[in-house]
Amino acid sequence: MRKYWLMKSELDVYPWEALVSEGRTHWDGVRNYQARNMMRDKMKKGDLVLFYHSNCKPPHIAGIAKIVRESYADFTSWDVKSKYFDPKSTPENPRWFMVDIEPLIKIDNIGLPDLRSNPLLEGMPLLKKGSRLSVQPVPEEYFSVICTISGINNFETL
DNA sequence: GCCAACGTTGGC
DNA sequence: GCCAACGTTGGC
Repeated sequence: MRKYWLMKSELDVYPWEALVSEGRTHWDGVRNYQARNMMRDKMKKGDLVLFYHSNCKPPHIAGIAKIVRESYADFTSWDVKSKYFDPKSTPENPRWFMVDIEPLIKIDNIGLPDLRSNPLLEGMPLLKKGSRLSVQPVPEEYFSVICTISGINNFETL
């Protein structure tokens, strides 16, 4: 069964447009164990991802991406020059993992206020108080609602 | 294994 | 820039 996710990216660090122009990217830099575990253990090829822009006004969903490679070691974690360097992670014993994604479709930006004001999205993890995870699951019912808002009527075929 | 201090995220 | 809500660290 295909699953659905939401991944946050700061608008001025790595926007949707960068993903589109590169055609594919590896999702490096996740340094939270909960987020890591979901990427490492749960994300499967073909799963769909809501690409979310954080740290902007308003924060918003900008597109839908697809998982094209399952979990492998995040090599930035043992790169001393990387800002994601973690001395406890080595190639022999990696602590952090990443996946590859490809852009699928741009969706018309859906702002956080729009998400909050939609009663159909009540209970969505992103909207819960104190939700900070940069990688989080999106139950299918919510994914479906967001597709409908975006004019995508048959998201099953994406 | 507890918990205080500290650091980070991210909306506002 | 503020600060709530976390998560992590490290002394004990």
